[in-house]
Amino acid sequence: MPEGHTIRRLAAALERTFGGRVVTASSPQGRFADGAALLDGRPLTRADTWGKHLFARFDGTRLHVHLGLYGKVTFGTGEPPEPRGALRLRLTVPDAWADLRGPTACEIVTPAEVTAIEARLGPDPLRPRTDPMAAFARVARSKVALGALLMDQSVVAGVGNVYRAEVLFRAGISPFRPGREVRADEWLSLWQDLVALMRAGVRSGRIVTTLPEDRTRRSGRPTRDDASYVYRRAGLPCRRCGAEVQTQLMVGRNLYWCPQDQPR
DNA sequence: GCAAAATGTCAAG
DNA sequence: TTGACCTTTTGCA
Repeated sequence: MPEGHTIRRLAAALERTFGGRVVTASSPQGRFADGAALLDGRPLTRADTWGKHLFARFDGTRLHVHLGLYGKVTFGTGEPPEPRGALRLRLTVPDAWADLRGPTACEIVTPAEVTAIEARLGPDPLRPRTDPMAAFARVARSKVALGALLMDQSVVAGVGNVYRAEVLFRAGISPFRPGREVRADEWLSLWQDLVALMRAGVRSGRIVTTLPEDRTRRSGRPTRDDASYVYRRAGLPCRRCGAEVQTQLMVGRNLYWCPQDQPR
């Protein structure tokens, strides 16, 4: 279950495992049989990401993958196991393999289609040389709530439900504040925090947004329960102030916030 | 054993 | 705004 950091990490793993190597591609499930046939026998040349989208190149052939809510890639070494269940795409080299299951998108695309997908995405905090103020231009003239804007991939690409809730908590900003009431300096520090959090997510492979002093266990690896301030903590006391963490649907997803630390 | 939820997006109305 | 889609995991009987 992926936000942008998962995709970035996936791209790195694909390059590490298959980069420059001729792969065997198959779709045991059958739903991507034609596409797999086009990839089969080509080397993976590079894997790029923008937000939650992955673009892998096999020579000139481009594969677009979006994991959606359930999609997952499993890597392994040695002989791949007998395919089980709905296996959309399997890539193998003599000593390694990767299995893709449950993606929203897994398709062969043209360069023009890649451009079209990227054109509707906002700046991605994980990409180098991004301009946060381009996103702020959208935010600053919108009356939509900041909690909704952060989930809009055409405003910021790669942020999902966890980072939305957590970055707003860390900034002490209410998710309900309209975009046009967000100051430029507030947006800039929110963006910088997103960059730091998401980079840490790429490194560790998980989303950890809490500072050690706000964890129950202050040293060592944070537990699953210690990893976030408000996400999925509805009804529990806020780690900072003890107020009850609130939840409600926003943009069709469960939003979490602290009414005390993030006043309206 | 089964329902519900899950880090997401799109199209229909 | 709602439902459909896709799969796995979790929590309850």
